[in-house]
Amino acid sequence: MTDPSPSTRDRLLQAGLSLFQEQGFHGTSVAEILTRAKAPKGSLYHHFPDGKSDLARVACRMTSDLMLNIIARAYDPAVDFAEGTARMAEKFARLFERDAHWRACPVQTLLIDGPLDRADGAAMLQTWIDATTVQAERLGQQESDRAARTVWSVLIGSWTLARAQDDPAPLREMTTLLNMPAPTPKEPPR
Amino acid sequence: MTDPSPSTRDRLLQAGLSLFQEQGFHGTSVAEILTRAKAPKGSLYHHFPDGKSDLARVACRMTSDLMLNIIARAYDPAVDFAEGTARMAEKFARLFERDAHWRACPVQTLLIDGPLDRADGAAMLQTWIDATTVQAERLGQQESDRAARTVWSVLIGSWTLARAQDDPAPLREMTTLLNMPAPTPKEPPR
DNA sequence: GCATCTCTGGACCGTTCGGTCAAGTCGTGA
DNA sequence: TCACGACTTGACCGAACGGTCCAGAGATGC
Repeated sequence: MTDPSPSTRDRLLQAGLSLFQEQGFHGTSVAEILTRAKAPKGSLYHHFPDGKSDLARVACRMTSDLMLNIIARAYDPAVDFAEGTARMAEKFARLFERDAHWRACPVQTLLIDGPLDRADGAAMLQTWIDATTVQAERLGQQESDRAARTVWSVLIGSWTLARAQDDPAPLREMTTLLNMPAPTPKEPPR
Repeated sequence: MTDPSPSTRDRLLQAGLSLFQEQGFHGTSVAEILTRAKAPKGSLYHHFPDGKSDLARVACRMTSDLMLNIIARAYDPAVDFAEGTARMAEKFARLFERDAHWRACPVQTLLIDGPLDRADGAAMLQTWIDATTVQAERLGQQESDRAARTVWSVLIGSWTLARAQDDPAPLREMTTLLNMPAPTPKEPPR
């Protein structure tokens, strides 16, 4: 559990995750995963008895946890919802820049081509929206639910554009795009 | 060309298009396409010599033409950019409701899992953004380019959310979301 | 030393895949 | 009536697929 070098299981997960995001679930073969992970076939079916879809399910859960983590780290130190959202957009932009593998938005991978059925993928996305709603409420955002859905709508769209253009700019533009109908407007009304 | 009943070629295109949008390119087998189109294998390879990817490329072009058509029909009669955008959102919401097949946003199908490489998919998307930019300019929208990109960003995100929730509401909410920094505000100044 | 258990390694399997092909049908013009 | 081109039909193919299986390596406890 506390391995110094990444275990075979971890390498498989990492390889699968990146390939699914690059090529989609059905577009990725087991052989490709094994090659990238430098692992033999038997190991995959030892750690993930149900094979490719099993591995993909675990990878989805990891992604979801990462998302929830990002949400928390973005909004926790913020003083209002707009600031937290800006932080989150920046985090995603960095993520996009850092990892060549981090290409497709996980939401899309899940929903279009994933091993989960549509309902499961949708439920996972809803988890993220809910976490964002809670933060919006905490920070005194009006219509917290709608605000959270808006953030994710724009985030997903911006990510797609970023991927298409191979440039994180759309993610950074999110902040100016969302001149939110916020209770704490940027230009003080008084 | 002016067939009364849909030709085999048309049936193949229609079947392929809907399946690709439902399941992605790699998630759809040739056999499925043939079953839905009620066509034998040879016909497919007669009309589309390069097979599945050939059919998918033609289907992509069809989709792109449809998009450009929708953009034109939405913005042409509009008096300002915001009105045209609202029209377009409504058109997409209707499209989403009408066809059970129209599930995945074509952009995503193209970019994630398509037969086109990323650059080609991106170029197609850029075509739509450009067409929207032209309309924005025509309608006196400030920062027409950024406005057009914003519209598509939000449109793609809303579509994804709509698909996840199996409900066109997010597409309809676009209008309120985009309280655009518009030169022609929504409440008529006169 | 030995039994045991976890994990690795890769040969092997049946199925399904995308694609080919030759035979056949049909409509049309000479 | 016949020849011809456009299109249909489904049997067939090799390759690649996801998955199974078991022999063995390596660590651990006794």
